[in-house]
Amino acid sequence: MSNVPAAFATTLHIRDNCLCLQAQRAARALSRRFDEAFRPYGITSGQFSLMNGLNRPEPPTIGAVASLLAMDRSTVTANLKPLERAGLVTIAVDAEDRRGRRVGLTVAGRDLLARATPVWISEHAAIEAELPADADALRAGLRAVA
Amino acid sequence: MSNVPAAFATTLHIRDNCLCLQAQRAARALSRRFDEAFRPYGITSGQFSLMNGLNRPEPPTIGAVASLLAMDRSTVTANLKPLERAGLVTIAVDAEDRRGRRVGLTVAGRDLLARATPVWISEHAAIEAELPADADALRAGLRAVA
DNA sequence: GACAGATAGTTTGATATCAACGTAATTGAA
DNA sequence: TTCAATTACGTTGATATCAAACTATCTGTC
Repeated sequence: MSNVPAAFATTLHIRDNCLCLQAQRAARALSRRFDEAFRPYGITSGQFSLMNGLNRPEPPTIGAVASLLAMDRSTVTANLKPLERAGLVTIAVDAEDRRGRRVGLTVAGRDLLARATPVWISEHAAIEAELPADADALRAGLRAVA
Repeated sequence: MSNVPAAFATTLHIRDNCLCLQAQRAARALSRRFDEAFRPYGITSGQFSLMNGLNRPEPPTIGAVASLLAMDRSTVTANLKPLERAGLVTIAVDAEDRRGRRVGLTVAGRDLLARATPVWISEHAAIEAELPADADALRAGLRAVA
């Protein structure tokens, strides 16, 4: 007789198979790693991804950025605040549709992104090199669930 | 002539290939989905994972939980607060080592976990069914990066 | 037994995340 | 042209996340 509840096998199954948990774990571990790599530049991995998403010919709207990052629009709004305060991004009302906002990088933002990009390249190459399996397959799987 | 910066190709490459970004996207999408499924039970996907991790014969320490979830110890401390306030978990000084804390489920916590588990089973089955590729391969990749 | 170093958690401060609600602007139909 | 429905964002409140600094406890060495 054991004092383990009847559903303990289920608990172990969830612990080992839950894609949500595994994705959270992977996301946290990768974030910490890139956060550390970007620390000398004063940005986090999320801020790098956000700024990279803004680096395009036409400044995107908040909604477009939210879609790109698969996050809530209100989260994008919140995440832009420290970047705007730091003078890295600009937010302007869209002249075509005054409900919308166009978000772009400032010169300082573009410069910081350019300086941080080599860090991403080397760190990401290191991670891919450590992967036992094919990184493309992992990417495809992640894209499928997102 | 275009006004696109020289590194624009790199920007697109990062956008499409960054495992950190892809993992964040997947984690956010999966979280939202399970958050929605668990909403009738008053818990989030993260709280479900945490409580599931506590459902074992010997109540684990904070550090063990942090390791299981691949999160910082201080995050575990923070995440336990709303659960403790809701009467779902208990935190007690470890008699063997008074630096440590043993975290366990209350009767109410165990009951809620039992009621929410069928939701996880059906929701997770639905997600796996939607996956074009092998879920085991995705799990293996996620485990490798975490 | 005393004490330096290591270990386990907590607290603090900043950012991240979402849902729900509210506001402003656009669109489409009558 | 009106005006109801839709769309785009912002705000609020709660939780999540981490690093850094702190406290308490334990361990090994002398």
